[in-house]
Amino acid sequence: MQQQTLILIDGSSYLYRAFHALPSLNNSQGMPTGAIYGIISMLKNLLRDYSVTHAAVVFDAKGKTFRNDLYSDYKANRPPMPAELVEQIEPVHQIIAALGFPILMETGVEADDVIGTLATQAKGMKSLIFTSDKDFTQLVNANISLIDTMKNITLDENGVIKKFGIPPNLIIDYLSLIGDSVDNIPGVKKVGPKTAVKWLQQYHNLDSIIENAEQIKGKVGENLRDALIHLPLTRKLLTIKCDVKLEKSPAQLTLNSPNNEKLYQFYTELEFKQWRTELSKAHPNLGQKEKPVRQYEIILTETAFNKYLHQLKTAELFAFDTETDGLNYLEAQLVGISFAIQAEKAVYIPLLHDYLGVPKQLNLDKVLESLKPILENPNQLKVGQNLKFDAHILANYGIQVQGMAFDTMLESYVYNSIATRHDLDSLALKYLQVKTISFTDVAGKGKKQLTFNQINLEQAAPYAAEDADVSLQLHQKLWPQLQTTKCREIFTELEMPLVPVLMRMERNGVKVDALQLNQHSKQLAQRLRILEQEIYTFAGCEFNVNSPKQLQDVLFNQLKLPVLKKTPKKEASTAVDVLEELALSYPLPKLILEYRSLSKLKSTYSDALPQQISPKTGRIHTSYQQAITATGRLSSTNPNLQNIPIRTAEGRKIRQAFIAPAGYRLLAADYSQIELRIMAYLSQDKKLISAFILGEDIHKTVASEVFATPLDEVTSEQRRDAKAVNFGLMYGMQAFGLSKQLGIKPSKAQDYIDSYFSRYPEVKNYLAQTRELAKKQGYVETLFGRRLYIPEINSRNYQKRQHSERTAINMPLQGSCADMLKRALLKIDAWIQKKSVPAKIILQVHDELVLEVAESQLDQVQKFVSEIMQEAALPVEVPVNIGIGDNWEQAH
DNA sequence: ACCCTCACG
DNA sequence: GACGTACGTGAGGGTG
Repeated sequence: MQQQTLILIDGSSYLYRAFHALPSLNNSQGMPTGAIYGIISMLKNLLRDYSVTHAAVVFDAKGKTFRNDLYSDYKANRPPMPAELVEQIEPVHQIIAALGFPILMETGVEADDVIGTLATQAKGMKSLIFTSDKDFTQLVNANISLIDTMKNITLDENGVIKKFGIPPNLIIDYLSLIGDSVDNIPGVKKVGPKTAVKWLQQYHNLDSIIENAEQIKGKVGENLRDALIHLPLTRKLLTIKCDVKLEKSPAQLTLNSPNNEKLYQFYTELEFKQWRTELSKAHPNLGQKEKPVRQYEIILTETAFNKYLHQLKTAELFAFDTETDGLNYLEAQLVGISFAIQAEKAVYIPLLHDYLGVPKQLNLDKVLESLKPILENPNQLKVGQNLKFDAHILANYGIQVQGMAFDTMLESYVYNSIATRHDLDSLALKYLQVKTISFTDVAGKGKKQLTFNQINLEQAAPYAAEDADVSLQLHQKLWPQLQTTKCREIFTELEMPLVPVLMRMERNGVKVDALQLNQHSKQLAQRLRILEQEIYTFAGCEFNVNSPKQLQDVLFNQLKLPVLKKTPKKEASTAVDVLEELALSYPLPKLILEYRSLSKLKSTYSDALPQQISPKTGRIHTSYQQAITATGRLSSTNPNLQNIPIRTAEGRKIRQAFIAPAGYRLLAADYSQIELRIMAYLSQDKKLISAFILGEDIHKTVASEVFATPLDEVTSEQRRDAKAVNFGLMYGMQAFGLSKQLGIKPSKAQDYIDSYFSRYPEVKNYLAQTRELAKKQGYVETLFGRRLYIPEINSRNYQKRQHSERTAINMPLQGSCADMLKRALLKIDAWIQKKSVPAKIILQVHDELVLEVAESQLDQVQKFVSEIMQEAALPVEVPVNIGIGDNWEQAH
């Protein structure tokens, strides 16, 4: 019979090494997972490489050990375990147990002693000790070897002699002479490995060295004699105790079979995706948790429909999803609709599939007529994925959906805005471990993509029914996760009520003067042609000015201009700041800049916007994305109406094309210096707050402070610089960035920043505290409790950590502002609806709202909007600027 | 599909 | 000593 092997793993030493040696990992919830990954990875390899029968993973238990009793300063200079590592200990234990390893922790002794005891007790077995701690070398004998997996070294008796120059039985003596500074154990001063071995070879052991201490010459001899008092204690401390009373004998330390269910759960939670995939390949049933068979039904007959209608009427909560022939919410036609009242059960009601050979479907108008009272019943709660879209579609058919209570996209977004994208397929995979049928699976992709009406019912129904079903299941999974007060408030009081408001804004759209834009486009085209010729002249060749690559060749290869900045791909950059600097010494860059900016205006705005005018309404209808940004802001797409030009005269011509219809005017209301005011509030900086209360020009005031200049002597350059400091701070900018921005030396930029912080010390404190808080809890919050997880805040990668710190500083400012705007939107919309005010909210641009207001009601609306916006910003006090005009530019 | 650039707050 | 250096977005054009 082959001799059995006992495998003993020094868990604590591996945990520390994994923690320090590996790059920091976090899951999307911000939980550190690097050490867990490291140690589990080692154990998995061990299982793969050895046929393990008997094993134990040994950890140090909490609290003091007998060594502390022997020597009170034992390990006295060890720093406490980092919090990031502490967090990982409990999961490590559980996963190791799930892998099947017995875990041992003995109070009063160290892991070393437990391992030593087991290894010596294991008579008739070979022992392999997995460790990286050289102290274990003392245990090595014919039956005990050490393995350091990280360095891939095995140490047996001969190995010890080879490595240390002495046999294992002298290792304790050897270590005693050297001492251990990490554990605060004194040896003999100035004695290292070389001297220790020399003495041991000469005198054979420590006792004999002690006996002959008088003979040893020189300073080390003196040191040895000084050490004589403590050497016995040192030896005792370094000796691994091999007679610990343990509950289990080596023979009882059999490996258990792995608990794959638990492992699967852990891998999912910790986001060790590869291991999870591995596991589910080997055990296909894992994570599926004996799912009930899905029951999806296609409803084609009136009998079936009536039967389902009856169920739907009495449902307090159900999920639904519309299928359409397109994504344009104003143009798209309803093709079918699906419902789910309980998980795993859903129906699809096809209505307008029109491929050849489609079965007879129910009449769309009749079906909608029956569904209307249900969909419009505010007491029947609706669940859905991106309900705004479905509500738009149904609104096209005269149904005003009420009771939209749970949008799963928003549940996921509020729960964790950055853990995943918030589309249904991603959510199902992340939160339900379900791979859904994707739209491209049934419709194909690219040019040959079908619209939903062309898709076979056999394929369409499972897809559509699944969407309703999965959305319902997601709600059941996510809603319980949202029950912390603040999260639930953000969700139920802010995000969900906002859905119909945004929907109305989108449907309102904005009137745009296409003719004006077309004319502008023609003017731009003409100027671009002229500029192009000038550029060719200076360049000495013709090329596509819009191609950064070609431009780069012209500027830096042909004309040999200096390369001032590289792109992330290490190419020579031709970005604005570079060209601006080059323009100081060369004529061409200035022309390029002008060309670029005009070309941008033409292609992105003058040409593109008129094409986006809806033939149905004659207006432009953007889409507000509610679950995109990390911070809580909205974003705007198709087209983006949040980046309409304003900074240049030529750009403002685009804004002038955003107009009010006859009898109406545009009212633009924006918060004044909102983010700085939020920072003043959050930091409670007295000077900053008082400057705002006194209504001072904040940049000028800061300039006066930073440059120690009387307020009325502040120059416009000083004000500009102070403005850059103000904004830079909110983004966590450093001296380097500020110096670039202002074209000054970094040392000077540092002076500005230092001066700012000395004048506004509470701001400095606040910024530092925010960083600390983020590091401690792994997330930051807005004033209203919206949360952003920052998983890389404790990364050992400097850049990632720095970036995370900047995010941590910026999010509470940007996000609080976003919350305020959302609060204002809700209140203004509620008022307009309730009082049937002849006004429409048409745009939201981060700190600004634009309304279209009947001329007769301007005064009233202006007053109300201003009041509401101020109220919505509380506890931060912030003035609201309001402008009125025939076009958006004028309203500013 | 990705990069670069640039429009906005 | 090297590396990077200001947050959050969306869109258009070029390139492979």
